[in-house]
Amino acid sequence: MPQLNGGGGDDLGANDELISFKDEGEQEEKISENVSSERDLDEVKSSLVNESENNSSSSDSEQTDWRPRPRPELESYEKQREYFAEALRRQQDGGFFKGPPYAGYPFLMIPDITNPYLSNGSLSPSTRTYLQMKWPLLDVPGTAALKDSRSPTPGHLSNKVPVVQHPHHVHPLTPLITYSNEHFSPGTPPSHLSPEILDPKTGIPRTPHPSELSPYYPLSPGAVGQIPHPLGWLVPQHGQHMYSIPPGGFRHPYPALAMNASMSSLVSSRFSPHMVPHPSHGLHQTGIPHPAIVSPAIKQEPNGDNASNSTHGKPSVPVKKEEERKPHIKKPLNAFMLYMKEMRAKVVAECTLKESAAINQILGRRWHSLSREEQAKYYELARKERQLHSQLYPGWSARDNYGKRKKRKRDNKPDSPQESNFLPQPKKQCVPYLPSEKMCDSPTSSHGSMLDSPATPSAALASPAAPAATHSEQAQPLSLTTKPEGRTHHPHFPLPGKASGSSSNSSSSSSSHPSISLHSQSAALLSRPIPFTTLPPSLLSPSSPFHQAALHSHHALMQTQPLSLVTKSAE
DNA sequence: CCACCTTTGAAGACC
DNA sequence: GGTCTTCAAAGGTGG
Repeated sequence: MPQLNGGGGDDLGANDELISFKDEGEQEEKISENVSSERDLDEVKSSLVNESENNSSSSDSEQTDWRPRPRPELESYEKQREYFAEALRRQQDGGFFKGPPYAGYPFLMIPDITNPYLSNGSLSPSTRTYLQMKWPLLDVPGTAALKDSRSPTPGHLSNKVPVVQHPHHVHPLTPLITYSNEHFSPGTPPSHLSPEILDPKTGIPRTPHPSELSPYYPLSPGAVGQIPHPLGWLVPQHGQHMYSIPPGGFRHPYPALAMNASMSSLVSSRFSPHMVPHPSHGLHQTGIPHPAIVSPAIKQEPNGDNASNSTHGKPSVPVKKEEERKPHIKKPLNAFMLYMKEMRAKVVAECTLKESAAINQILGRRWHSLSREEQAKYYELARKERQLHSQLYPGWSARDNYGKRKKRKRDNKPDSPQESNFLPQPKKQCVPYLPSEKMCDSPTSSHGSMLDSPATPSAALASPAAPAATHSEQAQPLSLTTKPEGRTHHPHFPLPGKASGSSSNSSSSSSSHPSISLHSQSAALLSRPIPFTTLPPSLLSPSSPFHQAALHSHHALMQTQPLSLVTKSAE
């Protein structure tokens, strides 16, 4: 828990997270190149895709928030967003950001009421809402960003002022918000969050507990008594459904939680609209928007066994008891999962693909196409998430969830190994969608790579940080189509939280398995970062995501040759 | 109705 | 210590 304590905010405000913001030039560069590259893609796209709404966005994927539009509910959401923006604006004017210790930190995370770890059928995907206070100098066209946020900030951060940002300027990376640990740093609860510690009902200020590092996860029943939740008032009462909606509708009881434009857009981009605390749902009885407030016991696992227990006349008491005793605490999301969660909506919106499997393939490719900074952010985010999780559920182990899912597909290996050599035979043809655009490089089609170049070559060249995504991406398709030996676990990125050095140059040796050596290694070269240890020390902070980013970069360098060998599925 | 698919990463289990 | 297995999200699909 290094960063959890560590002054809380310190850690979060640490270099790693700021790096992506420090380099304005790079940002702009990226943006511009993205725009240009995407224009080209748009042309292709527009000619191939009928989904006009996609290209209409001019695919400034880097800047526009690409929330799915056609959805009616967004209308109200947009309104809400504006409301949030306005609210925040007021607060900012009112010293909302008055000298928070971490004022320099660009991100704010809204402790979004929900607990992602307590499995709940009704739990919306976005159990957490991260707020990012975008700095004007980043990707915001300046003026607009600066207009009404002149909140006092440390001198060194004078130009980095949280601003009410127009949704359209939200960077896709906005979801890479950090945890707001620092926001609840012991002793000095940020003024802007102070309202959060007020009892919504009584208005009585609550004293944040020092350990309130994880305001985002309602504690399990057992843990509730152990660790005062910063949003304890949000913690579900037993049997209380999280989605109970007060007649009054959304009242936005937490001014402090008001989202500014970027926040809300972040939410929208990171999560599908329905995930956003919607005025019409996700409200606690107190009027608190809390989509995730749910008794952990309500649903402890996806399995249907208990699905009927509470609903049916069946004596749910004993079962319930059991559930309460052992709520299903989900695993913390890893970096990729976080990324997926965020990007899925976008991909879905831009593609006509709907199957998650296909989407995930695309996401997987895009994941590799991310710049190291971008990935690093997710790694960092995931790392913090794990830490939070561990703090919330000290006794929890991943093993606890073993057996929760009846998955046993591992045994599918024995079947028809020979045909897999050529075509994995995607169950579903995504062909029609394929040409739609880069993002929709149909995972099932090998030629999807043509269009798949999120990051233009120039990007890779221009920015050292850009991991030749293009190359890797284009090399990917085959690996996607092939269904390699079940799982090729390439030790690639050192775990952010772990000793990064452990895996350095172990990647090649790791995949020593003869049967998978070709595929694994080539695939690793293609899609996985290669440990890179010859970077400037500044970038090689063991725990720093940039260390991995560096690896990734190196990996990019390694991908200079088109590797078609990936096609071979080791079997 | 529910497992499967598909992705990467993390962690536990196993050897 | 290395490898393997399971689970995390998600939503269409097929049995």
